[in-house]
Amino acid sequence: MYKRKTPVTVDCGLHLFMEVVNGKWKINLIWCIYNGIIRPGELQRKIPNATRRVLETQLKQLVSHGILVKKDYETKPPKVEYHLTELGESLIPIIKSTAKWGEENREILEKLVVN
Amino acid sequence: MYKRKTPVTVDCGLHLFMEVVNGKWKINLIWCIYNGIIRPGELQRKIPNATRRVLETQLKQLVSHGILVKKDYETKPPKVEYHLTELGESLIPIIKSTAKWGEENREILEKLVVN
DNA sequence: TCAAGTACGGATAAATTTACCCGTATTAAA
DNA sequence: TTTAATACGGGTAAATTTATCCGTACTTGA
Repeated sequence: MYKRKTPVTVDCGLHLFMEVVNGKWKINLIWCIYNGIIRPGELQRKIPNATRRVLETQLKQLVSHGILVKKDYETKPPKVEYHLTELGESLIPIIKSTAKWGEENREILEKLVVN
Repeated sequence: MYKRKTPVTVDCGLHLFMEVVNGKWKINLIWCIYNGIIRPGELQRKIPNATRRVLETQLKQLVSHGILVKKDYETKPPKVEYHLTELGESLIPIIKSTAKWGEENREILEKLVVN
């Protein structure tokens, strides 16, 4: 496992937000789970561009950041579900408004951001 | 200069937002400029933890993403100012609400995010 | 018994971001 | 004429994130 060498900075609230939300697939994961796609296998099929390994890692981070809870039925074969915590739920409107901004300005942004 | 090897993904609006806002010092920069700290030297003194070089690079990206404009007086000695574009201004309320979320949950998040 | 489905994780490579060190040029003031 | 201030950028190292490849264990159905 990778060990950080410099401390995370959390001076302002936005850094806290970024810290939680940063990660190539985290928003997708949160969004999927919000929409009822809650099992690892389902998530992987829904986000096929990410490898299983990466999704697993990012899910783990979201859990450790208090955004998700992992529900393990401890059955064999295994069954696992992820759910949003209260904190995770509180993120949804923020994500929505942020996405709204992006969509509203997509036309301008697409040109500038790509490449 | 670094050359990307994989394309930027812009499927949803939030990715567009993230693409613009990601970068260790970008939010600080936007915030400073919004608050009237608009010259490179000032910015560097305001954000001493970042090297000049990094700020310069991130400012350049913000310009290329349409968030800032660079106003060069073309004098000697040089005088340069950065200003928010309309698009950049439209980012301010989003940043505020995002930061608000972080502050509201700071107590929980600080414990979980640090380390 | 073999293939496919469930899920997890170590080790390491590749990509990307951030930091550091070097240097350029001009002007005003000490 | 040296020092400090203005501003910019190349080249490369270090840190971090993401991807790839390996393997584990158990169960159900063909």
